[in-house]
Amino acid sequence: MKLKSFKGMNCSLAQTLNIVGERWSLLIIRDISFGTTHFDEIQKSLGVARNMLSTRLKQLTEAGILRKEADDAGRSQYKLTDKGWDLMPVLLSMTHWGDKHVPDEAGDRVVFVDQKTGRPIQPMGIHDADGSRINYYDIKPEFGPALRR
Amino acid sequence: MKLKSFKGMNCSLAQTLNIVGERWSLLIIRDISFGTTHFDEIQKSLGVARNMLSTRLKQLTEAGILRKEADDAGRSQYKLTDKGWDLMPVLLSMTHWGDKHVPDEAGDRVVFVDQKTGRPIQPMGIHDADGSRINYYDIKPEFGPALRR
DNA sequence: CAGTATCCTACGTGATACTG
DNA sequence: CAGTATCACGTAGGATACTG
Repeated sequence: MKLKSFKGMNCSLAQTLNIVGERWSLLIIRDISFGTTHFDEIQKSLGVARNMLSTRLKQLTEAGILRKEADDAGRSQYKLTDKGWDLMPVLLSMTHWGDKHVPDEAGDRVVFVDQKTGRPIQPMGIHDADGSRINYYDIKPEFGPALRR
Repeated sequence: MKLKSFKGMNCSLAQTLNIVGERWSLLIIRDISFGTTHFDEIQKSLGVARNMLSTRLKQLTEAGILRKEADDAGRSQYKLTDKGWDLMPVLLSMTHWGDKHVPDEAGDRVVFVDQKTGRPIQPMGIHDADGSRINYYDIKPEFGPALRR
């Protein structure tokens, strides 16, 4: 009676959830994207159990999202691969949603800014082929070849 | 030895995960956004256990993401609230990531298109305050008031 | 059709001690 | 510091039957 894997679901969302859908995965990825790259650092930062962290790091490395390497001092550290950095839109979308819908009375928590200008980036949103921002009710799903049989 | 809640974490990402981080939640939300709004429809579509679906629907409704109402025939159905629709960027980001990194040999699965033009939307990405697309290495996090103490 | 009600299991998670 | 090794636990998740 194993957990049902989403692998057979032929749905990109399910595939993604299958890889980064565990409770801690995205938080670990966020920490590493912030430069918290050592085991103990991450462990303290998140308060996650050591064995869980170990398991997740291994799994994410196998999935090609993280890369394990030695830092200048010879200590192990984890870095995001390009595949891992590609998750930034996911992290940012969730962060923006939390900012808006589960705010802190004290104000913003983390703001992502453009390094050049220092101005905050736009909240994550949908853009049409020309780059104009559009609304969720302006789009519709269409089934591609993989779903037409 | 309960599961550690992310509530105290003062992190928007954790807050979001606390609400939609369960394995099935985002898949249920996607189904409903596609117009699969009845209990049995969702259940068959996802193959999720009925009691799990029941629990999740209740939880998401309480969280203000879903709204339960009767359709024209008097049957119960679930709809996304505005708060729920605000999760579209999350769903789309994950879907696009899956498209790219866990592709199907048969080609695309679901493509989201602009209703007006029929052209696919842009893959979800980061945009600066002017609306220009920028890269993940062009941004940096800054700590807001809620984290400065 | 839209759930509830049971019963069951294994996985995700946690605490802590230990090792090179 | 970077894990591994145990041991324990609860809950998410699953199968199925039942009800209005």
